[in-house]
Amino acid sequence: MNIENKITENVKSALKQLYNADIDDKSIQIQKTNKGFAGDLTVVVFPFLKISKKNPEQTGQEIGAYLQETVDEISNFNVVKGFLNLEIAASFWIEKLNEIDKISGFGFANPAGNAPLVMIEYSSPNTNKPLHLGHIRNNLLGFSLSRIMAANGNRVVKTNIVNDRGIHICKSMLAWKLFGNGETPETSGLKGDHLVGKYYVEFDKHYKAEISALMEKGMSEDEAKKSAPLIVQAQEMLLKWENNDLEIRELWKMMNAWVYAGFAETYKKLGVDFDKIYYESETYLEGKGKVEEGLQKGVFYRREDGSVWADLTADGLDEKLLLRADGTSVYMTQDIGTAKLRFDDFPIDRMIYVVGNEQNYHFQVLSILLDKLGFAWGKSLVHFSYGMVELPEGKMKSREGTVVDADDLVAEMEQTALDTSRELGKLDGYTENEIRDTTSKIALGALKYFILKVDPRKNMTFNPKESIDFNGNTGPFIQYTYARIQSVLRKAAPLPCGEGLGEGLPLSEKELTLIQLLNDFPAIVKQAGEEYSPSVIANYVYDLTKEYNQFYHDFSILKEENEDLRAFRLALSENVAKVIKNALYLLGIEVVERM
RNA sequence: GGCUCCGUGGCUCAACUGUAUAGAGCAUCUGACUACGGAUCAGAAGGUUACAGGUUAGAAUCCUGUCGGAGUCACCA
Repeated sequence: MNIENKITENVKSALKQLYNADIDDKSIQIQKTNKGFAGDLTVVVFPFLKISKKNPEQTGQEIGAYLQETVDEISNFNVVKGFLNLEIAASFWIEKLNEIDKISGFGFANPAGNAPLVMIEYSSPNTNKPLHLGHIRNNLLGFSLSRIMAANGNRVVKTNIVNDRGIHICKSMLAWKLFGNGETPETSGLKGDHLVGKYYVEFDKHYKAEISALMEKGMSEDEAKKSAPLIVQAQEMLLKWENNDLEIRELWKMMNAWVYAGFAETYKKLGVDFDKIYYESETYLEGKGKVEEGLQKGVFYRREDGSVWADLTADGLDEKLLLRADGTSVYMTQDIGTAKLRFDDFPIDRMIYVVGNEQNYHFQVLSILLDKLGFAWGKSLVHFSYGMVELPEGKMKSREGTVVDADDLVAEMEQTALDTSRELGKLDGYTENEIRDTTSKIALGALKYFILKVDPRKNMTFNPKESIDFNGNTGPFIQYTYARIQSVLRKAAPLPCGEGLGEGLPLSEKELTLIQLLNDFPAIVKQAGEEYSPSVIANYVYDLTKEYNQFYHDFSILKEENEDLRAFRLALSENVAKVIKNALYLLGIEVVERM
């Protein structure tokens, strides 16, 4: 039993003994004692006043006295206003550290063969343009979430649904055919996804010109948009694609292959990966069967024109189209199809979709539809909905060229990290490759931490001009602290054996606070899993790091003459480093040994 | 307009299963390097948590309304 539960039990018996009354667990609140007050844990006494019929001070004193008597770990207590602050004996925390010291995977649940299988879909790019800042947030959140779910004892399957077909890719293909002169990634020196993206922009440029030309001739805007030769050709191309036209399919394969090579590079850079990739070209027809099935079950209905609809008015929503009159599928149909394939492939217990919050409504509908179609996990599917990344001027707009490209951003940050490192002379004596490797990890650490520390649900602002700080509440700050601990540990080698560290030593408040923070880690991991929020981990590891830095500056470790104390502080540092490493792992951030 | 989400010092963010003096970082100002690693630390200044009511012993947090911002309400994906 952990200390909080023990106290809760004893508060209950205190109330029974002192006031002959029972109370529900919810009314017993135990929290960490705020800074500035003596004590480690605090019991809020207000809920007990009705029972005790005494003032808060008196009630607190009586319960405190009882607890001190019955709970060995409580060494002292005080009451301030309605708060009963309990001091936990140093020996208790020291023992905790000794326990933590023995567990290398501290904070991570042991994986079990029959653990729930969680599938996480993230990334899900279109193949007509390179990844941008918004995708970065998606990828980082999805990947981190997969590690957090695994750390909570789930079996995790990371998946990606690539939107590789549709009018958008036809636009790029057409523009390449018309204006490309056979340009390839090799001849142009462009990364494949950037090359294809270039022609997507090219299409748009010429298309716009055609529209304004038509409008000058007196055509309405709507009409011009529909009848511009380029869009007509693109639609013809899509039709040919759907009819398996050999030439179009070959072109499509070639250009998609360029894009995949480009994406692979970006994914590798970001450190994210997938266990199973689905392609929409292979799944988009799947949903029709399910819709037919739903039609037979009477879950859906067919209109006179032949289109198929779901009536969700009973659920407080509207009617939703599932198949067009011509029998072709829409977005929703495809998602149903993909769900079917996935369910055939894996015994999914829980499905998590990492998709932006502009699709909140879509997933609300999808959840209901899947449930109606009999998917066990339909109702409980999680739409991990995250906010948009905005620029100081507002939204990113591709038309205005304000989209922050993922590859550019990473490259810029790597350059900044490299420059900073050179300036500080930190990596002198390292080879060029080692320096690039390390500064790359620092740059990625900065980017990942910057994005993951924000509550996923909220929109966030990214200022590209100021780029990202390497000081303060940042990834590099945490990586730096880790690297410095490693340096201390190297110098202290050989490290003392960990048995019975710190026993009987007069430890300071800071040291005890650190142990308490370490002790919190498993609960933090659990919370992050329950709330689907990597930011919980990020904010925790920052607190821990900041606390350690203060400790580090207040005490000398290697120069400490009391050998037991020295050994204790080394062990404490070692465990802080361990937890930092484990926490950063959950965020997908690598530690560096030297920076 | 309907529905959903958001509004915290100059800026970026915490705290949102109610609870003590609303925490950090950046920027500004003042200090600390013969360094167990200064990508650090200590300190100052900066807030009636958009506004108005309500519930409560107690509200940034819950409820109602107002204002402001974002998203969505496609036979697009």
